[in-house]
Amino acid sequence: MLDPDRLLAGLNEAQRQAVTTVDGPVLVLAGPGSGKTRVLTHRVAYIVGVVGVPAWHLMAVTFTNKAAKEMKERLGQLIGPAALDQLTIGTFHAICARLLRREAQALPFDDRFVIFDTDDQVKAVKQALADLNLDEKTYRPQSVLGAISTAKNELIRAEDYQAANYWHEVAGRVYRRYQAILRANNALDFDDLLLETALLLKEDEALAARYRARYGFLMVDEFQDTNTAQYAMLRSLAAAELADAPHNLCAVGDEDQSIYRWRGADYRNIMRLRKDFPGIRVILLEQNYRSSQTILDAARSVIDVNAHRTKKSLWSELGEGDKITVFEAYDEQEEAAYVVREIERRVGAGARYGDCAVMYRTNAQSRVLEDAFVRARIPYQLVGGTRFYERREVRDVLAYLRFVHNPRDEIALGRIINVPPRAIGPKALSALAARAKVAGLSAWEALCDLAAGSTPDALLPPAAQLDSRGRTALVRFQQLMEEAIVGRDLLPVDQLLDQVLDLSGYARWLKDGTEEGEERWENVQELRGLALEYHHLPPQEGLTAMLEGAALTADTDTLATGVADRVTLLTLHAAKGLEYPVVFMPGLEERVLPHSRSIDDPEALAEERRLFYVGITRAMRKLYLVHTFRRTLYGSSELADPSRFLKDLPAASLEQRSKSLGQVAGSRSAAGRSTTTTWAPSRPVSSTGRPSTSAPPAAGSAPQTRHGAGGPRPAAPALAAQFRGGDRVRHSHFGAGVVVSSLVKDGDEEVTVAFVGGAGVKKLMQRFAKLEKV
DNA sequence: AACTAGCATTTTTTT
DNA sequence: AATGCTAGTT
Repeated sequence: MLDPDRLLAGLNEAQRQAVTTVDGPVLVLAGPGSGKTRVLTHRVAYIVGVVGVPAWHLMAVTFTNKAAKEMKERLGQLIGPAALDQLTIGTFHAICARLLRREAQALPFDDRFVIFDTDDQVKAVKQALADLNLDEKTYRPQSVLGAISTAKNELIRAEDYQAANYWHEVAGRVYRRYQAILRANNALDFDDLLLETALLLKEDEALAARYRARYGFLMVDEFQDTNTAQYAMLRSLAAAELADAPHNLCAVGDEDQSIYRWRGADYRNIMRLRKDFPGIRVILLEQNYRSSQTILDAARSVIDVNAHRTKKSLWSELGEGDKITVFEAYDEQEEAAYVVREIERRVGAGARYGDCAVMYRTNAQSRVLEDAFVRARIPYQLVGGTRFYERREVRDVLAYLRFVHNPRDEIALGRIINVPPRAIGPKALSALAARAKVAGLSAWEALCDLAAGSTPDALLPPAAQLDSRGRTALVRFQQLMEEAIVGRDLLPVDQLLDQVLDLSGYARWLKDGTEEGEERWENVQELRGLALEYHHLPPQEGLTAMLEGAALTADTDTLATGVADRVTLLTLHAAKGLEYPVVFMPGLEERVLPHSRSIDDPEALAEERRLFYVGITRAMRKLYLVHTFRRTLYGSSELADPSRFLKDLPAASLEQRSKSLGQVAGSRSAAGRSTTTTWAPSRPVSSTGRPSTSAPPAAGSAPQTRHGAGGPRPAAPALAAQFRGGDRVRHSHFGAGVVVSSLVKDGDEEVTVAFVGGAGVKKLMQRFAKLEKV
């Protein structure tokens, strides 16, 4: 038993309410940094340790493995390892997978089902399209998959799929075919895990009653990220329909941090919850324990633009704090250099690398940053990026294991049958497929049949006949896999992996002596290291557990916090739930944040804003918002507009760190790159449109001009007239009297201009000409 | 069957 | 920019 006073000590009133209100449903609206995880863990501890409910009655659901892990760690300290072991804590997907395996006898797949990831899904859709003779250009696998996923998230089965138009009518056909392929492969995709669980609980009342009896207390983290399927599942478990049920559901969430709309999340589930559980207690957590008031003010004025939300007023006792720095760099290289410079400066002043994080919209942005960190020898850790489990060699090896585990997995088979090259080409494969079809066998069964030689070729249609070379190659493959499958029931996973690598020749093939081969082999070794963790389990179980872990684990989960003193580089999505004293957000430009794909959809745009909000609220003490003048996107470099979100920041919270025009910027390279500036609209502008004398392209100078694209040289007065208040001008100083500037007009053209004055004009112009060639 | 070059396409976020 | 895909070559 826990001492309630000690448990509740240090919690504020609202938190205390959230922890101790254990009879009936509770909705906790928790602003960023308001101690949400603390509330969740203490609530569990309270229910178990103070109320005295057996731990196995509790289920705590999270979205990420990371969150689940963190909760476990914190709970271990509160309630001890014994009680912790009895709790059900995990991600939606993991909990569903476990439930479905247990209840598989009631379902159209068996408990050895595999989980198809995105790549497998694409392959299955392509297969479905091929089966239906559909063109991949008109019905792009990604799009069709998107439609299928949306349907599944809305709990719509293939047979219930309603088509709104012809394209969707076809998509529906693909959906049905795709589902048939999954069934044949004994596979479920991510969405199936949720859909099957939700529908099972909805349709099998006896089963649902069983689970309700088992899990009397439900806790859900990040509730705003639930989709329809997840919501339905929770609704069944919490017995929304049964008036006399205890409804001990505790949902914790924040609609302002809903950033997974694209995968079906619907923050309106918060409203739904209030409707479905009329007596629900709503508790607001508004005190922030993380950030300075300046940061909170900025966050608030950004998020208040979004409509349809419960406005929260975040406040903090941590004081005003530093201003937010907004900086405009020339391009992404300079942006990265700036981040590096500031980090070095802060570290020089006593900060730790580990205090700093760089948060960006897309993983693609990490490269330039990484380069800069490497060059500056700043230790960093990258979260996400090319995910470990997505590397080709890792997927190949996993495919071998998957196939050994479940020979019906034809996606895995397709992946490995000719890797390493075994002279099994398209011809042999189509013949094999034909043989399977004729005999009504799976591909693997057809292979076995072929190896046994029980069906004479003469009896088969021509498409299914094999020449001796193809036959030999296929039979050889069948034999080696047969041998590997024998090992499945005898060897622990790590040894099974060794055996498969050896038998298949994959290890030998991969180690081809090149540097790349070496790197890939290292990844395989890392996978082997993971397999070792399942060594203690009985062979079958170990293999299942390992494959499930591989399917349901993202690299974000491997984020080592506080392990080493390193700067963390991560996407805004990955940053949710984290906090750092110093946060940099680069790429605050239109088409990056908000992302180009969200710009013309108001709902998507609102989500981009929430993403920005999430980024801001990660910062404890210092926030840097960085944008560039020019950015390379999708391979082409274009002028960038500052993100519209920057306009919503309160001026009083900001500190502009771009040099004003006329100041000499430290040019650090031959290219003369330095800072950019914004002409304040308030700057006096003469009636001709020319800036007044205080403005630089100025006084007594004889402007020499040059258009970026080699266009005509406007005459000096004409050019000067092009400068207007509000124009963004970037400039560098190369020496006495010469200012090289870049000027944007109408946001679509960068004009490079040289203003020359004073002595040594000729010499300087030569130098300028040379620079222009670079 | 395996390899190559040239082509096109495509780029968000994650379980 | 980087990747995947197709078609053509060895």
